[in-house]
Amino acid sequence: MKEEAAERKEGKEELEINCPVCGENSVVRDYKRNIEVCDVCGRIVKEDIKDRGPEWRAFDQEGREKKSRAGPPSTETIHDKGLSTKIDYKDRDAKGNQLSPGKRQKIYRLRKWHKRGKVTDSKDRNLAFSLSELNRMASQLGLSKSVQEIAAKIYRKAVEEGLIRGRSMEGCASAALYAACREAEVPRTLEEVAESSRVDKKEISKSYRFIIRELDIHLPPTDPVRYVARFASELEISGETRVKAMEIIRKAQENGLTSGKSPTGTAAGAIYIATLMEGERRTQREVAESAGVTEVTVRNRYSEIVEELDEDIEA
DNA sequence: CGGAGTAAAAGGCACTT
DNA sequence: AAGTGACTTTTACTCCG
Repeated sequence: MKEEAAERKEGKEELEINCPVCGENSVVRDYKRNIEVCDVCGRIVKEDIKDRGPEWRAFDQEGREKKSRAGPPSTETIHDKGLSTKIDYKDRDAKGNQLSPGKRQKIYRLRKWHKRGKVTDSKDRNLAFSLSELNRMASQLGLSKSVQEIAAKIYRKAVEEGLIRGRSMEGCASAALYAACREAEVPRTLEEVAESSRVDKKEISKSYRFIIRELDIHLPPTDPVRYVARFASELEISGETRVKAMEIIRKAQENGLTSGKSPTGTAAGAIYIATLMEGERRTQREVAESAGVTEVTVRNRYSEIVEELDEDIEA
């Protein structure tokens, strides 16, 4: 337990406020190889690669099973926060010695009932279900544990405040995850979240709005720069071009071209321009598709930016 | 085909009753 | 909770090289 917490803490380095492109504040946010984002004025803001765990993939579908097997895969996002006493699986005593077979039997029984005792009331069951759902979605979206943690925290809070009454648990779980992505600046669009959820977009956004309002969570609009890495990698675009795209976005922001516009659209437009400038051309169609917007939107952002900044962005 | 552009429909958001 | 209005994005289509 204790080691876990310490480990997590150390894997998570410094998440001071953003430095779009080699801005100022070092934003080294590196969770144990899993997700690496923007370093000390250095290079690209790179995003997570899929969670490499065959563990949870294995038990996707069975929605109710997992209550009875609360052990291995999730470290901390467990309904009781993993804070309740837990009898671990190592079959060792406090000094780390192997237990005798007889003792093991005993411990086994203890574990069994211990677990059973934990998930009794409905609140906990609610949490257990939702958190495993959260887990499922998060890994499907290639999100790091830490995002999942945040999502779990939000969800838990929502439960405490009784905000999910009369609302679908899955919708709220999805909403919490979406919020967590934004909080962690590892954005996923509502569509993307919706795809991994069993609930539709509308439901999620309703729950989302409700939850953030009630919990008084204030999330600034997503920074388009945060999308660059992901979209660009889908388009197989070089690092230089990515950096270029981020610069363009920053300039566009300085000139007030981005407020009120969808961040994905802005990112798409900037990426398109960057590919032209760096001779790595992609069609509007391709860019639009990777960003999940239409070509028209790409064009609009593109022409807006070019018009306003054209000679400003050479070199 | 890729790009530029446009009008009209649709969607999302902030405010209002 | 539905209505309104300003605004962005999408849909669907045309025209150009």
